[in-house]
Parts: sequence; structure tokens; C-alpha cells
Amino acid sequence: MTTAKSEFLRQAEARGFVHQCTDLDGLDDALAGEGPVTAYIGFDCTATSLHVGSLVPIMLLRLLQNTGHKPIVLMGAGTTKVGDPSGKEENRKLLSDSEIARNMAGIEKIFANFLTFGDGAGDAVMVNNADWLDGLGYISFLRDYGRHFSVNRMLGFESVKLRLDRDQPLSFLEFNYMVLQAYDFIELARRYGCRLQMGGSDQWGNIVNGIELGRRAENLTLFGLTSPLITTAGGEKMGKTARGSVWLTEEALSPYEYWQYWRNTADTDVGRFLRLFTELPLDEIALLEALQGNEINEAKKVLAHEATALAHGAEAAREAGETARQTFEQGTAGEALPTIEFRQSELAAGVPAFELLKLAGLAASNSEARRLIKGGGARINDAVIEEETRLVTLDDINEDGVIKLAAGKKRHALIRAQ
RNA sequence: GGAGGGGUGGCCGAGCGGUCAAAGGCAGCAGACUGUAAAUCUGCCGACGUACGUCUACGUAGGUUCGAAUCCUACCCCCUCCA
Repeated sequence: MTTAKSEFLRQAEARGFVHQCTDLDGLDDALAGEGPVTAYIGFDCTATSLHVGSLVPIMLLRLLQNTGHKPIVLMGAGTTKVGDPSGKEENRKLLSDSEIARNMAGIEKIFANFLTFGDGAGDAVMVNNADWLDGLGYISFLRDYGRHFSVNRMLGFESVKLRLDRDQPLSFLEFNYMVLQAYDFIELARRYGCRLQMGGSDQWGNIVNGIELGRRAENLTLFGLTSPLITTAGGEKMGKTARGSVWLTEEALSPYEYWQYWRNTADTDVGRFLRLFTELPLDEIALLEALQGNEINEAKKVLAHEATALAHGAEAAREAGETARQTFEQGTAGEALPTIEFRQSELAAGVPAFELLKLAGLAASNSEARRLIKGGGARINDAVIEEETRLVTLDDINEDGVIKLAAGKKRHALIRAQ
């Protein structure tokens, strides 16, 4: 298929969201037909925040909503109790109910920035599969749905095969994950008329299972659509930096640092990321992408701004951009830099620079900070720190009333005296 | 159930009684170059300590030895082959 009829698929394809689809033409017909199509993506509740690795599905749901359809965010509180074996890591540790509840609350807040929730036809809804999974009756579930699953086939699925081939243990608990995920789909179809499940390419097997269960058990026509796994030009999964994951919540990662993450995108990733992670028109992106040499930095700033505005709001994005401008282009210090407060009296007595570097999060330990100083990578107010044991005092406060600390050229922090 | 192989720093992977905080690679950090890019080159890369150093670390727990990642015993886990 070259041109989709539906706005959603046209955009999704043009922007690089589509990897595989169970029935592209059929789905296109449905999407182009009358009324909104309801679609869902499931998210595990394994942490209190999501990171940029989850941004592709989030943007996909947003695109769905923007093109007139209804997104369902499925919180996998129920399936999280089982653990997805496709993670291929080993057994995951089981999370307690309270941990799951806490994680879910954190994740919910993120979606509020990306989707419009409500009761209208096109409004997004958030549901929790624990609502139906927790109360399943074992025998009746087996009789009604279990009979539609062929163990022979399940053994052939990538997630399972991988474990078996390596003789790694796969508990019966985990083996059931795909059954439950398949069941989620028909439960959503029943409750919300949901007809499409989307997800990362690693979810293909799980999604297909749901579709087949729908057909066998309820004679439903369901669709599946997966997006490619996005890696950086360096071939790495997205979302890791020196300081850990690139989280989407302010509490976990400041908007400024989030902005910086995007600003530091590799040249070759700029166009792809603009298409996936911003909503700029494609022709505009094409222009930005075509910029050469130094000028591509303008495209990166646009990417950083747009992406940050989605996650943290336009104002926070503007502020982050302004701080970056002041810090990098003007050599002064912007408001939004990470800041630590210090008591006047403590500073008067003098605090070792390496300790400040550690406290500011620019080094993981005192040793690392000392090494940084030894290596000539640490600066106070733009002056390289020469002695390893340099004390920082009130005298170091510059004309802006702060002490500017830097580790390398990119990582800055401010010290304020209280 | 039987036979053999293995568990080493964030990951991969050498070491197989002292010279081992442990080769090499990857990742990471910094420096040079640049464009807050990529590639390349250089340095650093357990913690604490201004140096000498101290402490913690080679699956877990004991033991042998002046001395163990290296040898012995038990336990846990993984892999390969046989039944």
C-alpha cells in the first residue's frame, strides 16, 4: 500500500511509526470509515515514571487522538504482576500491589500532558487491567479462553523460544503472560469497542495472540500495528545518558536536562526524531533536516524545544532553551541550571570543590570529582580548577551572585549561598 | 539421575598461589579537534584519603597457607553431553 486513505495511517507511515501491521488495508478501511476507531497500547507499571524509550507509543496514541480516534492507555497493573517474558532478562522480580499502585500514579501524570482525557467520543481513557484480571475465575477462564490457545504454537513464539533454547527457566506464571495480554484485548473490545492494539515491534507476538483470541472466542475482527524499535545513530536504545534514564517527569529529570538530551541528538538522527517526537509539519521538517554543517544545530534546537514543550509545557521549554542559550552561547548562567543551595556559614568556612561537584550531581563520588579536577575538566566560574583540594568560599561568588560549577563543556550547575 | 565445564569490576572477557584493584575490548567521563554533532587521537575509569596509604572486591560460607581471584570442603546458580 502506498497511500493510506486514513489520515492516521498516512501520518503514521510518513513519520516512521509503522513497522508491521496485521492487515494494513483492513485497518485503513476501518480508520477511514465512519466514527472514531478505538485503539490501545499497554504500559507496564514497573517504575514511577516512563522514559523516552516509551515515547514512540505515547506519540502514536497522541497522533491517533489528533486524527480523530480514541486512545486507550492500558495500565498493566494486572499483567505487571505476572511479568513479560519477552524482556528476556531472567525472571523479573515480583512487584507488590502498593509498588504497582505508586508506579501507576506516576505514569498517569505523564499521559495527562500528551492526551486529552474525558468522556467524549474522541477522549482518551485510562484503564487498568487489574480490574478484570484480578477477579478471573481460573476454571471458567481456562474453559472459555484457554481452549483457544495452542501450547504447541506458544512454544514457538520468540519470547518463549529464546528461554527454552537457552535452557533458561520460564515459569508457568510468565508463560501465562501472553494469554493474559491476549485476553486484555478482547476485554477492551467488549468494554470499549476497541479494535486496534499498537505497541513496539517486540509486542508483535502478543498482539497477534490477542487478535486470534478475539476471532476464535468472539468472532471479532481486530487489528495490530507495531512501531519499530528506535535506536540512536550509535545503535543504542534511546534513553540512556551519563546520569541514567531520560525520564519524562519533572521530578525525575528537569526540563532543562530533558531539553539538553534532545539538543545533543546526533546529526543523522535529527530528521527521524523530528518526525517521531514533534508535531511539526513534514515539509518544515524536511527543510530543517536539509540544513548542513553548523546550521543543523538550529534543527536540534527546534527538536529540543518541541519535544520539551510536549513533555513539560511550552513555558518550561522556552526557559530551558533560554538557559541553554545563556550558558552555551553567552557564557553566563541561566536560571534553569541545576542548583544547590548552601549555607552562607558553611561556604565562609570553605568547602572542597570536589565535594561541591559531587553534591551538584556532576560527579558520582568524591574520587570521580577529584579525577575530574586532575584531568582538567572541572571549572569554577569558567576557570579551570588547578588544585585537587581547592576550597570554594564566599569569595567565589560572582557578580551574578552565584558560583558556577562545570564538569566538562556541557554539564553545568549553580551554587547559591543562603 | 550420571559425566564434564563454568560463575571475575556497568557489560563482554583474560588470569589459575605472591609482581592482581585484577590483561584486553565495549560502554562511560575528561582533554584536543569541532558545531553542545559524528569520526579520530590522548588521558582517566572500586571507595576513602592532598602523596606514601587504608578499606572493600573475583557466586556464598568455611578451610589450607607467611600469603588465595587462583588450592581444599560444603552450598547456591548457570552451561554442555548422556539417561
